[in-house]
Amino acid sequence: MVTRERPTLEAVARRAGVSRATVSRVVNGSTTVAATIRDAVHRAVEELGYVPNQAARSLVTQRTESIALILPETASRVFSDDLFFPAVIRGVSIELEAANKQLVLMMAGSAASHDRVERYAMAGHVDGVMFASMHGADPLPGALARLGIPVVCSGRPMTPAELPVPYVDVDHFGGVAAAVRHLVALGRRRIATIAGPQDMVAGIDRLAGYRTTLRQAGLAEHVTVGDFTRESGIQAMRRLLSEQPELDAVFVASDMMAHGALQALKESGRHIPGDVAVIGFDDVEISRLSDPPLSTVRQPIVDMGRTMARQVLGLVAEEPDVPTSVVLPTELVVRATA
Amino acid sequence: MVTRERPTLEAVARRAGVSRATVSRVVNGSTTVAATIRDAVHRAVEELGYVPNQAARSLVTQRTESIALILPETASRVFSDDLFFPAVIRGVSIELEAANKQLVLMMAGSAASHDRVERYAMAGHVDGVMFASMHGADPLPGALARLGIPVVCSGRPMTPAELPVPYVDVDHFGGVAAAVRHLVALGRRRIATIAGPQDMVAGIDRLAGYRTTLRQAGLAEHVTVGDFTRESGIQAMRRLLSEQPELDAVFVASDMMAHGALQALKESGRHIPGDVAVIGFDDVEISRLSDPPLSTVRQPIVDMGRTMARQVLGLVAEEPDVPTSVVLPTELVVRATA
DNA sequence: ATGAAAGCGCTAACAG
DNA sequence: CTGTTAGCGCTTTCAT
Repeated sequence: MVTRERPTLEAVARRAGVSRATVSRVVNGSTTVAATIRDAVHRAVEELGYVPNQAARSLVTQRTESIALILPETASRVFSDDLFFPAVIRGVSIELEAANKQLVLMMAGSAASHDRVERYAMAGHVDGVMFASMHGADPLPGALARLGIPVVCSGRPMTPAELPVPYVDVDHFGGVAAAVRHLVALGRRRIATIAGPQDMVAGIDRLAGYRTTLRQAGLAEHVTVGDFTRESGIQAMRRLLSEQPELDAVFVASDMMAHGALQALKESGRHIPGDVAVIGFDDVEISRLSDPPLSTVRQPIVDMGRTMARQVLGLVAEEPDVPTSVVLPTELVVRATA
Repeated sequence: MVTRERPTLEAVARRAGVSRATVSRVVNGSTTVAATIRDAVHRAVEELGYVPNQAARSLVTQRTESIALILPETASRVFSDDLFFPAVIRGVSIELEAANKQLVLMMAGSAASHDRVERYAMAGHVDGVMFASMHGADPLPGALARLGIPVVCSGRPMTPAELPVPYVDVDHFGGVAAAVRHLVALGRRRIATIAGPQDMVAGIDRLAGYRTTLRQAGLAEHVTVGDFTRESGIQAMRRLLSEQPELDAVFVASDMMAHGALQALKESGRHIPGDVAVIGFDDVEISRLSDPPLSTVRQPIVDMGRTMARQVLGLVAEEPDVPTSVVLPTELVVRATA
């Protein structure tokens, strides 16, 4: 592969018979250039097939025109049949596209990749960074923010708020409360839950919502924990079933897990929702395709992505009044399982 | 957001009491540096929180250590419930991760984003480029190759082979032939097809496979065309049903379309596979989850991604014997629909 | 083994 | 309106 010499500004300038500065002005669309010269430059650019070298440009402008979305997960997890990530990415893409910024997607599921991503962001490869699906108290967002890089998280960060990072999240608590109250109103009394991973805010907040609401209703809680995957939902449901065979409802902290739970319930011969009512959380496609269609708590995932993107873009552009954090509403969607 | 000054090599050098050159050597792991000096430099780096500026580095090394995957589709399409793209991305990620390169994912579904992506790649933002899901005779791969940028396509490019771009593809023809022969062996005689988009090699080749095999069997063909989405599968199946109500089998060029076709068939009261046998293509998750589980032609999508990634990495590293193009096998998977 | 110096290709004052 | 000039932060000969 012969790395053919790329023409430089210098070459274009010579060809057009002007200075480098003038070529730079034309290329960057300055209006203060005479039409004839501008045309000459354009012609030279065309003839030479000139494309500006981004490294050189970034070196002086301190801008890269691209924004990173960091997902601290393995690629296999991000691109499984769980449509949570895709929805976030879609939302982000829509906004970045409109702003004409390049999205740089980075998976950081391993320690090695986490380091690489860190260096990448710190090296000034991108103008801003978004995080989604954070686990535990990841120090990276704070570290980047301290470096002066605009950072926004999807999901309230669990870091001690020494340096608060703006975030966008949804009303986990409210959504879960609505779901559990719905089950109670249905007359269910032995309501278990399959909680999400307790190193993630979404997992923690949804479990808190379940506990609080159940306590208010004067009912006993029954908790088991999964990791948001379908497989963990199957396992968790089996566990629940063996520990408390007479349960009559289960709130599952994600639709993927709920899908697994449905399967485990059917295997055990339970009728849904006759014997056991089920409500999930997310409202991703699978919940409509499942059999029967899953009742769930809808969260506006695409909007989370969009909002997050708008926030970083605002920070990058140093707009004065970018909202630091926003919490989007959730909504109970009743289908066939509860 | 105060863009705190980032320490430079210069700063580190001053602090460690050495020259910039020495710091550079240490940072880049040169072995020809005295241990005491090396330690002093490392300490200074640590204390200042120094991170090399990638733009400056790229400017001189002409390397960015990142590789792009370009998908000429909208983000909504890439991140729908069609798991084709995710599988490719997964494969690519695995290899890039192992090679410690950064993956830059770029969607180019609109003319504007296509342009942006082109400039991005041409500007030397990445060391190599992969394409997946190409439509028509996109000039971009050839253009980049001509610039000396290593390029690999997933799917045989439709460009006139003036400058042949290496590619990885699967044996569409063989897979379809197996599927159609299977239908014939089952005794089906009125075998229709829902073909893929005819601006894509996968669409064209699969249709060719259907036509040839049917002709060999002495049967009449019946073709309608979709665009690989579920919705188009529904529409196409309805069309087929109204044009030839007595059809007894249909080969569908993608599982997503087959899933839609299944739905349309059920709506029309057809029994599957009793009245109509169905075979799809891809073997993505949905084909196992559909009701009944779909017979399909399996293509090794993740392997395509991996292979493609290995090819670019080889080209970037200027390894002498990188295979220019490879065709992976496909395999008929018989489940419940045929 | 280390330092000095010369750029990589571009933008942005500043003059003119 | 255009050209001159001075770097941006780094790597890399070439001396020492």
